[in-house]
Amino acid sequence: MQKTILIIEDDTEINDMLRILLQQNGYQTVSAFSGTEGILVHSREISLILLDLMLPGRSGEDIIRDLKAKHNVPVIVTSAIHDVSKKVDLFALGADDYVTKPFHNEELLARIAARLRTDAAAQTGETLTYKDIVLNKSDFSAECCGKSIELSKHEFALLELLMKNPDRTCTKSLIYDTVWDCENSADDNTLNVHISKLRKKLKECNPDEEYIETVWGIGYRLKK
Amino acid sequence: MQKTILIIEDDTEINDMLRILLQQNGYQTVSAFSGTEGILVHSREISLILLDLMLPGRSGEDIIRDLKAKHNVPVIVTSAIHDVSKKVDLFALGADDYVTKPFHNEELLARIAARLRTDAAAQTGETLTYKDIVLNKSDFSAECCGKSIELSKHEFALLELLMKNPDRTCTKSLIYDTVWDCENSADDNTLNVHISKLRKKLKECNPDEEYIETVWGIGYRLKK
DNA sequence: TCAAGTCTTAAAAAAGTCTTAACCGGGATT
DNA sequence: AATCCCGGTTAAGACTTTTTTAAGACTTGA
Repeated sequence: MQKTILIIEDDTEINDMLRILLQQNGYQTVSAFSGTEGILVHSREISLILLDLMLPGRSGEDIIRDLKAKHNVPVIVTSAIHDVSKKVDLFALGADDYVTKPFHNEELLARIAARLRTDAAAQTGETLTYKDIVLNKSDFSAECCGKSIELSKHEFALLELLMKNPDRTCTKSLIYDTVWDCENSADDNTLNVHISKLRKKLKECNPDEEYIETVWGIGYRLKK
Repeated sequence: MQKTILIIEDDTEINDMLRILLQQNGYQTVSAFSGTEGILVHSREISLILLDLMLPGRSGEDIIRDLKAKHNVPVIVTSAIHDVSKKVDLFALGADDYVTKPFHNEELLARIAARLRTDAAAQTGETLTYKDIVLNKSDFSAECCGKSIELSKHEFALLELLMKNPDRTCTKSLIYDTVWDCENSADDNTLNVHISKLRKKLKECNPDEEYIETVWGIGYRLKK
């Protein structure tokens, strides 16, 4: 689900910059340019507020107090003020983070993500995707073409290994090592069988696509 | 209730300084001086972790990954490194805040308080709901379809854990860790039995609904 | 083209995991 | 002391996964 961030910032340029930055990174945004506007916005649909301190109309402190009194939306304050006692005051009022200007975009994004990280799977890269397959490591589920597919533990580990290494061939010994946690006797057919089952399940889901490629005498890899 | 903060910091002087600072400000503390020690501490009673990056033994990154994989305890990283990409990496791994050394004590305290506040807010959400089940953490009562159900301590903790993580599979080891506070012996059937009892009670209340799903070889999760 | 080696797949066999009921013991309650 | 409740253990049976087997197909290289 897309998260919406409310930007409260009177400087048009910075507001624009932030809006574009956030939108490029998959957030929806709502812009406000003064404190009074800001407080009007119904924070029910807002996941996070980015609040500039230097506002005409109302002080940032006032706004924080109000926001926090009514709703529990996370607030990240941005400000050019380095003064420690100012920061401390704002934290005491309920600010959740404080980023001093000028800031690096990446750091701001990271701090935003850290605050929003409730739905861990979506944000922290706990999902792997390849073509139309989505692996979700947090709940051991897998999807293909939107349909969910049931994978056993080994099948999941096998597909995960392949998807973690989309550009290389996974040798049989690497696979045994990773999935089975041991070297394997030479004439073991186990891996072949598991690959076969995995292919079958994927094919049931999407008959038109070939996902796993055999590398003769070596191992397997994902098809480009 | 007094909160306990785990300080992971190899420099004895800084560790001492932090310990005294935190104790003076009403926190209990536990000190660890290396990564390996740090990870041993049972984070059940720990409200927050202050993690220094430069540790002998294990890298801070490793520790964060481990901690966040198992428990959802907030982690504030302290480090002399100003590098933005480093910060970004750590946030991505699950760090909740990042304070560069040297820092002002007041700011550190403010950030700790901010973290604990949001955590407390999330916890004192008091009730958890899932489908027609309502768990009331303040008095350990549970309801299903309006009817109240009697749960034992472990059953409650079990259901609470599942309901806190509605989108992920709780692995058996996570469950033993959280509900029983220990790693389990390999061939222990205890969890299975408790799940069975819990299902039975829920079924008595609402025969038409399946709540808990088995993830073969992994653990359990709530049905979507 | 042929032979040797490798891979695929279905199906049978084996191993492992889960569910449930029943039982047992200890601590709390009566 | 008798009873109840909780937590844990055991055990049987059901169910799922994994491995083995085996037959046939494919690839490779001489």
